[in-house]
Amino acid sequence: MTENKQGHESEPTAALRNSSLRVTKQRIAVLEAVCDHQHADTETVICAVRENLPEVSHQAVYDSLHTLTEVGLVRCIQPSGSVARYERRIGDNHHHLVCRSCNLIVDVDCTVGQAPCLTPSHDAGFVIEQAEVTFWGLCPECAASSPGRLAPASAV
Amino acid sequence: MTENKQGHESEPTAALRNSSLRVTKQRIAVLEAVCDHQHADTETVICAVRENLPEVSHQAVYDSLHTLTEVGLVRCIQPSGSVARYERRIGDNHHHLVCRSCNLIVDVDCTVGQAPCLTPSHDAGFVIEQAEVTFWGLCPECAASSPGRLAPASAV
DNA sequence: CCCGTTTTCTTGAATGAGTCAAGGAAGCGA
DNA sequence: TCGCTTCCTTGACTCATTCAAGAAAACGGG
Repeated sequence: MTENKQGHESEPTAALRNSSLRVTKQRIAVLEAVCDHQHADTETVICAVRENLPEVSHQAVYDSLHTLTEVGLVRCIQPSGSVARYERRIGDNHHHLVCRSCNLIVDVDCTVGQAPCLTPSHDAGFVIEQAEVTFWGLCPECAASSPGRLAPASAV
Repeated sequence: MTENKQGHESEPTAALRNSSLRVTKQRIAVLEAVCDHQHADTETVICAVRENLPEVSHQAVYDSLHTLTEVGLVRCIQPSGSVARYERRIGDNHHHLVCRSCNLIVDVDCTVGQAPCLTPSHDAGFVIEQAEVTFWGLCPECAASSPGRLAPASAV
């Protein structure tokens, strides 16, 4: 098992407790899976969790991911055309590079200063809470294998 | 009918022709529906199209939207947790305000200068093609009806 | 340390946006 | 008008995600 039983609690356990969530092996495994697989979709998380806990139901993973997202222990991102993906890096307002060809997702730090695009030219009266920036393009490998063109097939 | 038969072609017809697409009444109706319903989802587009063309199949609308998106006559956006939505305003790199409570979407112009967030601090070797910025928050009405709090229920 | 309450997990079925595929209809250049 | 090509209709299907009911586990109080 990946659990830490040496006196002090493992990081996931502490994180769950700090968020007033019950500590279950399923949730610990989900947290660890998200840590180990940056930007993993639910399918990937389920498989990763089952390496340690073969019996988990997909529903438990869905539930855990929702709960963890709600309390802010993981973050859910869903670039257009993609299923839900989860990441553990939270608290900072970082953004994402998404490859149009292979769907690779990479983190990037905030662009300009600290909260770059957090001030739209006019906010239409909205109370703005968060700015989410997604950069679309081609990752190094895909760019290399399709020289000259940006989008190899179609993509928008 | 909304079609223009007075000598020169209607705008949608011309747009289709300019994009080397066959001019069909279904595509014209889809283009007009997207114009008339900013940020409409596919369901809404289908209903709008059927007001003029009661017999259109949902598939024709899906196909048209895909084709129109491919040639750049409409743009498809998919904020997290939302189904695909389409808009006619294209060519400028404008962004969106999305209300977490009622899902209202409003356009905003580019924030800083012309291409605000188009330069991530490090691009991880990506060839960047487009930056997509989504501002999450509460629209004026929802903000008014839930004073003090930003997100009424849960949200991320 | 055990019990009871509450939350969470398992199981299995259902939902719904979007896609696939085959044949008929319409657009459009000759 | 003809014929080729593209597009539309019909209907079945996929698959991520959700719903629901009952069993199991967590954990605070006794």
